[in-house]
Amino acid sequence: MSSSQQLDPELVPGRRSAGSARPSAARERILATAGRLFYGTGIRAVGVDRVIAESQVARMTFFRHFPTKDHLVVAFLESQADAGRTELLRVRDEEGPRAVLAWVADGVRTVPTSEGFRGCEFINTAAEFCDPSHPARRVVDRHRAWIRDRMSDALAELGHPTPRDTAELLLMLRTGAIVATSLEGLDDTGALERTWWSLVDVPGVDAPPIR
Amino acid sequence: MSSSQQLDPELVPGRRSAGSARPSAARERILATAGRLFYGTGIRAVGVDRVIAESQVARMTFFRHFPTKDHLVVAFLESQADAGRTELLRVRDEEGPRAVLAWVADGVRTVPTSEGFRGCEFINTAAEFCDPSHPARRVVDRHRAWIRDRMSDALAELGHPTPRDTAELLLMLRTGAIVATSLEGLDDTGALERTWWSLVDVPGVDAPPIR
DNA sequence: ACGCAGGTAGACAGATCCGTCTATCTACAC
DNA sequence: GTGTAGATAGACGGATCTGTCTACCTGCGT
Repeated sequence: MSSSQQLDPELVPGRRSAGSARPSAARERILATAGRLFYGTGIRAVGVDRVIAESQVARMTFFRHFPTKDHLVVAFLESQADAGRTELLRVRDEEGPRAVLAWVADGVRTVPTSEGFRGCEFINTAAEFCDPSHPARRVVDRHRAWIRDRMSDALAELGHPTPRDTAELLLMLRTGAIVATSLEGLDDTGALERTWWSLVDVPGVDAPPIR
Repeated sequence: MSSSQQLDPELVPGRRSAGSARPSAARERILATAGRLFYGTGIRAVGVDRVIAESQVARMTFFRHFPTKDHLVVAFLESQADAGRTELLRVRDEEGPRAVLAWVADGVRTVPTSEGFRGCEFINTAAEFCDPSHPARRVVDRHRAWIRDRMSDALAELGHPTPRDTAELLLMLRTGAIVATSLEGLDDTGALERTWWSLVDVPGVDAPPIR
C-alpha cells in the first residue's frame, strides 16, 4: 500500500494501450474476490495474499494484472461505480427523473435488509483512506459528485426551485441513513421517507407519478 | 492488533484494582498523541511505534499502560466520549432541552470549519473496524446510543409527539452531514438547518427559546 | 514445428508492526 | 538509607505484508 505520498499520477485500471483492461478469466476472478473481501472485511484489513489465495490465482498473475494493491483498490471501486452509473442511467431513461430520486432513496430502504450489509462501499473506503489525494479517494469523490449532479438534474427537471442545494441535502440524508443503518440498524423507515419526499416535493412541483 | 477474533471479554481502560486508570504524565502524553494521530491519520494507519516515538515515552512504559494497541484505542475513544457526555450534560443543565438539540446540530455547523477536520471520531472508527463485536465498536455503539437517548429525552421534554423516532432521524441527519462535509465540504448550511429545526419544531411545540 | 502470451508454484527480500525482555536510572516514601 | 514503583533505552522475535524473481507449463495461432 502506498504511504499516502508516492502515488502514481494516473492509476488507470488497464495497463495496455487503448481503453480499459482487457478481459481475462483470472482478472475477473481477482476482481470478484477483492470485491467480496474488501466490502465485507475492509480494504486495509485484507492483504493481497488473501485475495490471491481465494482467487485461486498465481501470485505473479495477480501482480501482472494489478501492479500494486492500490491499482486493485481503484479497479474495484471503479467497477462498482460503473455498475451504479449504468443502473441509474437506465432508471432515468426508462422511468424518468422522479424515479432517479426514488432509486437513490431505495439504496437505504432495500439494500440494508440483505445479509452481510455493511454500508456503502464508497463511504467506507473514504473513511479508510484519510488522505484526500489518494487515488481511491479520487474515485469516491468523483462518483459522489456524479450522483449528486444526476440528482440535481432530476430535481431541476421536476421544477424544484433549488435543485443543487437540495441534491446536496438529499445526498447528505442518504449518507447518514446508510451509515446509521449499518451501525445500529433502522427502526423507523417512515420518518426517513417522509422527510425525503418532503424535501423533493416542495410546493409548486407536480404530484408524484411514482409511489 | 487483535485479529477481530480473540478479543478480551473486558477491555477496561485501567489495569489497577478500582475504577479508571490512575493518572500519570506519561499516560496522558500517550493518550494525547494517540488522539492526535488516530484522528488525523486513522487508527490502522498509525502503528504503536509512531505513537511511542511522538509521545517521547519508552516502549515499556507504553505497554505498561496499554497492554495492547486495542487497549489504547478503547481508552482513546472512551476519553473522547467522556468529554462529549460531560459537555452535553452541562449544556442540558444550564440551557435546557432545546439547547441540547442545538448543540448536536452545531457539531455539524461549527466544527467542520476548523483546520484538520476529518469528520467524526466514532463514525471513522466504526468504518475502520468492521467486526461489530470489536471492543472499539462497542464503545462507538454505546456512545451513539447515549447521544440518541439524550436527544430523545430533550424532544420528549419539548413535547414532541415522536421523540424516539425523531431522535433516530436527527442523529441520522447529523451523521450524514458530518460525513458528507468531511468528504466534500458543506456549501449550503441553510437548507440543513431548516430541515433540522423543522423536524424538531413540529406543530404543537412551543416557540423556540433559542436561536 | 515453433514461438509466445498468459498462467502456475513457490522461494525470497525488505519493510513494518506488535509485543517481550533485560538492564539501568530516578524519585520519593518510610 | 533503603526499597519500591515508575520511567528509560534499545535489542529482539515472530508475524505479516507488499512486491520481485526464477523456472516451468499449457494452449493456440501461424
